[in-house]
Amino acid sequence: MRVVGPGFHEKVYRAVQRIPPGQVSTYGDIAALLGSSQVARHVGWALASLPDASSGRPYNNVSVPWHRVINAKGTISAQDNPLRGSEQYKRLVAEGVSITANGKIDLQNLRAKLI
DNA sequence: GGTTTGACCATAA
DNA sequence: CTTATGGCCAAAC
Repeated sequence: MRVVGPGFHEKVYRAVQRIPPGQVSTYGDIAALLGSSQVARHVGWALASLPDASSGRPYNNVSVPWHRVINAKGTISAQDNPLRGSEQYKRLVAEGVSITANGKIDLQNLRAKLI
């Protein structure tokens, strides 16, 4: 059965909304929640196409904590959008997520378990 | 309808 | 370390 399909974005958003404040998750984890770890790309694309990730234009009138989603290495992605990267960094720090000088996040401790 | 655009992960060389 | 590749494309234009 296919995991990706119409409305895939909505599923991604709901999954992301399950991440508790002060914790983070990875694209791969979200993808696994949706059924397959190989749709990590789609997760990234879904978040990339959020109406307005850094301002006040959430999905379906509900804010999506996209900043709690990082890549598998524990670093902030948004390589093509440094502005979003800094925004993500600020938000994570504001939630109490510790980020090393390298810009790395301790996935061992902060990785949310969304099972 | 086709074309473009994307914030990934694991693996291999 | 870098780069290339494959993996379920879906949404927006």
